[in-house]
Amino acid sequence: MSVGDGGVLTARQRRPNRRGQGERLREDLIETAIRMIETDPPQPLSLRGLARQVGVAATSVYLHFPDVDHVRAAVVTRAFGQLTDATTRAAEGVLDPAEQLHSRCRAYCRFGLGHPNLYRVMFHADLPDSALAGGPAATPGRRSFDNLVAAVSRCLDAGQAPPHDDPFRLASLIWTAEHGLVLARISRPTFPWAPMDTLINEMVSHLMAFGEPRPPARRRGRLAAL
Amino acid sequence: MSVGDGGVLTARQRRPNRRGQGERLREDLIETAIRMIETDPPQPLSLRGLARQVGVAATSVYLHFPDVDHVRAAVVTRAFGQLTDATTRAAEGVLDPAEQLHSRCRAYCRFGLGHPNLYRVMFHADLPDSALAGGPAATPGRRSFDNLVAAVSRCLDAGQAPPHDDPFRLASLIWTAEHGLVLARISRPTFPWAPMDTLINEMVSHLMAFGEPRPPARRRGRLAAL
DNA sequence: TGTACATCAGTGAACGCGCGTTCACTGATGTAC
DNA sequence: TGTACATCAGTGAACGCGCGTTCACTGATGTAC
Repeated sequence: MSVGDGGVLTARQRRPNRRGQGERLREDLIETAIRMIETDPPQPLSLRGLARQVGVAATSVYLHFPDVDHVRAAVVTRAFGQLTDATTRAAEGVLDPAEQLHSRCRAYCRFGLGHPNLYRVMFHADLPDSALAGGPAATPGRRSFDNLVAAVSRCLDAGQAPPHDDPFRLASLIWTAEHGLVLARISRPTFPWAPMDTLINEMVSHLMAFGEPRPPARRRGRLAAL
Repeated sequence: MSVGDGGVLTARQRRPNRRGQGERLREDLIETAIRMIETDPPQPLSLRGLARQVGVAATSVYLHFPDVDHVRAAVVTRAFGQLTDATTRAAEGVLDPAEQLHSRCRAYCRFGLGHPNLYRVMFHADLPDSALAGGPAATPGRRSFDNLVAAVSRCLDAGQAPPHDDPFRLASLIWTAEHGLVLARISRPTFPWAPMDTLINEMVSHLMAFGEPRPPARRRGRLAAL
């Protein structure tokens, strides 16, 4: 690997970025912070520890972040971007709305279980308001949730589930349930869990009431196949 | 209040316990630790901070705990005791199994939301194995969960819900769902949540499939009342 | 074509703080003789 | 009834550590003249 062309260097071999490339350090800091959080056991993510890991003086962090909390916020923002990408990819090409919803939820849980420490930080961190992009309603993860609401609505619109008076509330239920599935599994790894996909499928079908007779009464009184 | 008879003293006015009453400090430490965790914003629960709050030298903590993690473990054990008590009380005197299950779940969530920081510690803390009472299967909160399994089974046995191939798995689903409801509400307080009881009721009824026709076919094809 | 200067990307020493942990110590209170 | 002693319940000073933050500094690189 050549040196000085922006190639990845391991910590301590680092040299200053080229003029105009100062933002690369910002990237390095965020990426390294994520890696440190993912580490097991998780390191507490201190400013000094982060700088050390990146191979840079502690003070250099201040060139890009006013605060270690702002690093954390950048990490969380990026992590939610990745989560949204993962669920979106899982939905791509799945035409059946119910199947798509299942696929989305499985991807969500897979992401959480695949990045357990990161997932915890995403929801645990008390982030400074100033550090979060968007207005007051734009809490991190809101975009991901909006996608879920849309997926739920498509199921309802397609008549695959009985009508519901509030798709937003229904989506909240599904989200909190998958959230709980992920977090419980993370914090109780020795519990005799049923396979994740079994739980997700059962949870989603029951909350959506897939397979329940639909009041429009075209075909009532039968346990649907699905 | 008289002094020297074991009455509660505020920090810094503390004086040594009577001979034979050394265990009282242990109690004080646990209770104070819980109070400190409940504080908003939560204090990180350091050994020195705890000792300061109790009004005792830092070294005195070592008289009862080998480690600050063992204090945390004692806190978690106690907290799960309180949670179990709360759900048990909620179930007392409620004869209808379905209603009792709802009542239990509401109490569970009320406890979580009422002690948000403590609830997080109960499930977040990476506790030293040595600090936890009971065998390997006796993770904290297991008793509480066993009660839930029993409550679910009673509903099934009473025929209030369609038969299920694995009540344990069904209880896992309900537990993780209520767990998620609590944690999501704690970490996203500005989200436009529906009322807690609405969500719990909907979640429990759907997961249990209360109101779905029961295969035993005594009365099928009707949307039950409930 | 040379050179002075501004800018960029980062450094390094120093500070005060709270932390966990160690060690030897203290002062009150029971109890054996 | 007195007294020496053991025990109990805790203390206080000291240590080294990693932390966040400050401050003045550096060395390479582009650019205006």
